[in-house]
Amino acid sequence: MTVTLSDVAARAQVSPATVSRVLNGNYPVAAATRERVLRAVDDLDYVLNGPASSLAAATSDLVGILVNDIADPFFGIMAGAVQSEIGGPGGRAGGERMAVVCNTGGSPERELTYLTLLQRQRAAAVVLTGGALEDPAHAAAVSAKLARLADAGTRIVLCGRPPLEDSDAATATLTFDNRSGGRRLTEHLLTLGHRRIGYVAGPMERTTTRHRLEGHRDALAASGTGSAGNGDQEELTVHGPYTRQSGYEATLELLRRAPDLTAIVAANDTVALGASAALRERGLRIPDDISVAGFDDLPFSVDAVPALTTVRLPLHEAGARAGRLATGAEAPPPGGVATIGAELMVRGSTAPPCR
Amino acid sequence: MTVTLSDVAARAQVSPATVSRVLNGNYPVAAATRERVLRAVDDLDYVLNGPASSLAAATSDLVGILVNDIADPFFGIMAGAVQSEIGGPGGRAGGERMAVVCNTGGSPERELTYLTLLQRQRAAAVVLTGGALEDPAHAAAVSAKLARLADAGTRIVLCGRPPLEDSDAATATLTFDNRSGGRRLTEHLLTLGHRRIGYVAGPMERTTTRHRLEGHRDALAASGTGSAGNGDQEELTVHGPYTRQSGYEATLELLRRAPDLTAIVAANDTVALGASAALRERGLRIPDDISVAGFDDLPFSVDAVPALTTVRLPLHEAGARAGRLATGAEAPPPGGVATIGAELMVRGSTAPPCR
DNA sequence: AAGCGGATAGCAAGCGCTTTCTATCCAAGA
DNA sequence: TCTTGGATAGAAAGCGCTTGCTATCCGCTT
Repeated sequence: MTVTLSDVAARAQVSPATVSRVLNGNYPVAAATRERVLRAVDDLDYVLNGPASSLAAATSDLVGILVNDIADPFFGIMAGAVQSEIGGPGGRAGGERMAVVCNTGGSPERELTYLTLLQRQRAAAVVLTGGALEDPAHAAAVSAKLARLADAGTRIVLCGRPPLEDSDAATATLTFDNRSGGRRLTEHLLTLGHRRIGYVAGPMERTTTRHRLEGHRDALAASGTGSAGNGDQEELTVHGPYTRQSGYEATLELLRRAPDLTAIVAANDTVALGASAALRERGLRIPDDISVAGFDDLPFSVDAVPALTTVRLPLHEAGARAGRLATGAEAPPPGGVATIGAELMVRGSTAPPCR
Repeated sequence: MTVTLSDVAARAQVSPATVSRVLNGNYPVAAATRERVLRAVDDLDYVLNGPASSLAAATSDLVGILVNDIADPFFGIMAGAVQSEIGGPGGRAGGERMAVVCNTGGSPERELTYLTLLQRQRAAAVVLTGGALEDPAHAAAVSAKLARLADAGTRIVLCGRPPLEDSDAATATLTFDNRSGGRRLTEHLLTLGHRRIGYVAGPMERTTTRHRLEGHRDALAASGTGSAGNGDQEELTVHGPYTRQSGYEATLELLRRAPDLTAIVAANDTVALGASAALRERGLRIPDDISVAGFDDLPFSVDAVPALTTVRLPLHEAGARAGRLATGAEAPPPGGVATIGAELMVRGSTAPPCR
């Protein structure tokens, strides 16, 4: 019922071995023979049995991409870029690799389960995107799992998260410079004259959250604003998930705590959108009454009104590079770690305070 | 070097068959034996060999999801919803299925290539999302491919595209009512008093594009606006890809052709954002000088300023249902086709014309 | 007491492909 | 003319798992 290699072989009057070699193309086969085989493949509408190949060859052409939330363009852009570079049908290489996008939803267990599933599939590579959870136990579990994957020949690439602690594994890491991005953003606000700045942070225990927040506080501290007569920094920080709603609610909370804020920095652009909505609803004009800034520079940020001041992360470039690293098309950076810069994008949502 | 089933069997002092049965859980195994086996699995850190299982069992637990652009939330939301329902680690079922998200980039060849790749992997199901290309040759090729997949036991689900012509295959289809959504949107504008309405359409030859445009023209025709003294409808329609930039450029073009437009309808929200940017740049206020409307109701639309009037498509619900259909968790709709309604969301970007 | 049948477990035959090792063939060198 | 070796093609041994069929063990029935 299903056509197999031997069927093709029979029709082309060659051995199965030859058909396999024609299909894999890494062994000399006479042109005439190849022709005959290809014609037979075509005639019979033959499709290779992937599992059988993978079993026999002990490798697969699946590349796993772990993301927190595929519906979030932050991850969608990276995932798309990875996929475009791994040599699948969409890629330049025109290979046959397929991307398996795994949605962890930010859950540590799912992250591990997916890693196991990918190990089970003998994935050719695994790309972990986005910030990592800072729980030591979980970090250790992930490291262990990755080490085992690497042992089995799976390439590991981290994209947008800090390098592994025990980076003994041959892991390539592309890390975003969230801290200096955060610092520069807040410096920009300080330069404009803001002194009372609210911060809507991401969820606790995420590296991304912490680094951005640290950058923010570094800037405040450096300017002497952090400590002196500025109330408690903790007081001006509210944590929540990376969602619009969180930005909305956190902003209302901040306004309650400190009605005299002249600026609000959000953990990312999505959160900033929610924050803006809340401010607008409160009758505050942006940036006249209060400035707002985001992070990531997602595509919609430039279309916000006023356009959102934010920190641009080259998500597409990073994803593409991660894809190349995953396939070995690009050599890993020296030391295994490359830091990807963040660029401040000053737009209409920030202006000098007027009070 | 790698642990196999027999290693586990040896350690648990049972036969490989028994280990397999414990792991697959569809055969009676005495509790004590099961215990012993599971302990051995744990001790040895055993991970099943996916390709080997798939080969022996002639099935896999991969579910393919074809999308035009994973970086676009329209597809991201659907893909995420599908994945959450197929019983992978993220799903309620907690099964072991994995989603393979395939980015076609809208290219017909890639669509076919991915379908072949999924066939090769013996995918358990394939979900095709978004509008289809209207090229008869390509449609036939896809149909043929799907028929072959279905033959091989792969479930086929179409989500957000019209049913197949020759729907002999056991294909479940969830189709969006783009036409009536488009009609209602334009009726809304007509009711407000608009008569000169520009339309920024999607790419030619896409079902989505055509249906939305037809809805628009139906509404115009029904009101008598389409023909009488309203210039050529063609004149007021510009096609382009579903991107912000396209919306921007098409809007400038429309303004050039007909400076007296009082409203612009965009093919989707992303395009509407670009259109708004162009209008704003031209010094036109929304909705005072000109109304703007989109389609899809993507998350950012409510945060546009003014909030975007649009047509809401229940992307998440549709994706979730598609996921359930893909796993057989839900029975296919009668006739194999279910139409999913579109809801008009009137917001701030549309108002009566003032000229 | 002999017979039966349900509940478990094992045997062994593949699943369809890759790949090592061998066998052939033929042109060119000695 | 005989040898030598590069270029191709084939034989066959798995890869690690699933599963139909068979074997065994017991507690009961008759």
